[in-house]
Amino acid sequence: MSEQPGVVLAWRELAQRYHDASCALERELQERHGLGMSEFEVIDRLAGAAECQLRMQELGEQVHLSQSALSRAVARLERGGLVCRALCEQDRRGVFVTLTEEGRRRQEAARPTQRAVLTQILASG
Amino acid sequence: MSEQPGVVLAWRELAQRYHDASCALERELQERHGLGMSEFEVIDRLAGAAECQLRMQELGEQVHLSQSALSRAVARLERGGLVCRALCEQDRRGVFVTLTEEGRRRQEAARPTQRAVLTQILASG
DNA sequence: GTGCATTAGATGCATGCGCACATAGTTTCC
DNA sequence: GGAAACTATGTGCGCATGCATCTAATGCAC
Repeated sequence: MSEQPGVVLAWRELAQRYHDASCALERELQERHGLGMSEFEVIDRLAGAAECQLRMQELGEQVHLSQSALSRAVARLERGGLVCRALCEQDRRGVFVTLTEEGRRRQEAARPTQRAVLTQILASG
Repeated sequence: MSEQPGVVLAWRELAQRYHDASCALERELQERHGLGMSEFEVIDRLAGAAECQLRMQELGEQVHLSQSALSRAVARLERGGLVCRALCEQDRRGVFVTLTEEGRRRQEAARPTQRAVLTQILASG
């Protein structure tokens, strides 16, 4: 039963805060807007991009998802009509993901929820 | 394309740090010791407990896992011979989880890896 | 004691994830 | 210009997770 060094305590606190916040976010976004955390993060990043459009790869750099998880998250959003995919004509391997009108609405509707949850959880640390 | 308020930026940084650390931990613990992060966390908490023994419920309060995920993590560890389960005689609904000798060895072997990874990742933030 | 609410833990199920691999398009080098 | 290496993305698969639910044991009321 030795003393835990500072780095382990810091890690435990980091993990605690992350879990508190991500669980609260997941729950609230799901209940009030029918969005998972990953899905919201994708449309939130798109909403912050020029013309609400990004390449898959650029999205992948911003979002904490593996390439395959991102591919499926975008597929779910596309099925739901929140984004659409378009081939990139310059590099035909590439895919542009664009927020639809509906996607933009949903993102704007969900954003206050995200901020409220984060403010409440992260402030109480 | 509005400015992100501080709380969102704080959240993104928190998530980034958590992901960096948890991915590195997961990878190193798996490669060098055949342990998942959840599994290591369970045996690490047990190693820090009196007589290396805790009730499932106490374990659940310390570990960031749902009750069902914990139940399965302990089941995996039991199959691997790192912990054993024992009925609690006072309250026969309860289950004591105890670290075995082998479990203790594995935890002690993996602890330096955990600390090294955390030191490296958390320091570089 | 008998019945009912509560608690501890396990399990069926659906889902999202990462890994490895497949596919298609592009660049490089000769 | 053709083969080989590289890049961007999608997909099969196995696994861990959370939710809801199940079972067993305890406690409480009467």
